[in-house]
Amino acid sequence: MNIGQASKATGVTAKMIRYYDEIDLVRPASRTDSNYREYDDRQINELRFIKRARSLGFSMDEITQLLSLWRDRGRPSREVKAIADRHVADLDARIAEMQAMAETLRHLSHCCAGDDRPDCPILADLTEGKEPSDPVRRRPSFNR
Amino acid sequence: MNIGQASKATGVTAKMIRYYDEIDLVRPASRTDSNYREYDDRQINELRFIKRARSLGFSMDEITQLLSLWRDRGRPSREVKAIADRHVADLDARIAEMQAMAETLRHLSHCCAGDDRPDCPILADLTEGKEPSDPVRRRPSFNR
DNA sequence: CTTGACCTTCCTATCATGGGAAGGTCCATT
DNA sequence: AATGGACCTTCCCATGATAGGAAGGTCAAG
Repeated sequence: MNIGQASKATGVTAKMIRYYDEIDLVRPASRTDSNYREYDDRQINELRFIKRARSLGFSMDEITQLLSLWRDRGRPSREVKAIADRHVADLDARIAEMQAMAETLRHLSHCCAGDDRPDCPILADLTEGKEPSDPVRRRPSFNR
Repeated sequence: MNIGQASKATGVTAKMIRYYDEIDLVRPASRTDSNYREYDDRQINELRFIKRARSLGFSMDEITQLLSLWRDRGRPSREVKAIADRHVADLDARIAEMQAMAETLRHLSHCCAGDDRPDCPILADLTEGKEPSDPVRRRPSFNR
């Protein structure tokens, strides 16, 4: 299986498959004489694994750990669970943060006439340099 | 007021103040003879405005729009409200996405013994290349 | 006049992702 | 066998908001 077929089989773009190779996350099973990457079932499954993990919001770093546990037949499920639980806590924290933002804005928007006049509680709020509860902080690997 | 004082007054790092200058978001009121940036109350308020807007999760793009409305005394509050409402919808969508991830993981984790044995429903789920409901997609400007 | 704290510009990196160029390879159809 | 198109390779560049650091100029207090 070359990279195009692997891409079709997993839904991971060829670009990303090359990237995973580059960062040593998933290396091709071999190279053909003409230097084409060759993937077999093992790698295909790993790519699917990554795709699914990514869709659950795991960071690349967490995925690296998960993948190494997945490869280790003797892993203790405790370790996997720990990663997942940490990730859930992380998600929950970010959800709460965004909910707070949304609530604040809903309130401000509710108080805004939304007509032709310039008076606007939303701008008023932004203008009073109130300190936000916390500086906004988001995880490195959860971008884009 | 030079950049260091502006930074102290607003909580925005000098680095970022220079960046906002560079991208024409907030330019210094003037430059001293020795080329130091000088800020006055106007810019200080704008920097506070940006900080607060950022803490509410607005993208730089939205902030650009909000700032231009804020500068426009005759703006219709309708436009401000529209931006805020769009942003709230956006937040809600991302919240829902993350909640779905968290729910899925909570379920899987709940089913995982978390002991010394290797069997793990979390890894099992990642292994079955189930397609995720939607490819994960996040907004450009909401990074880090 | 020196020292240290500040300012300036310029360059580098992040991280996952994609776009594109230049050039090699494979296969099916003339 | 030659051609053409679809594929592969590597390499470079960009993103967005943010930070780190180097090299050099400026200011104010001692």
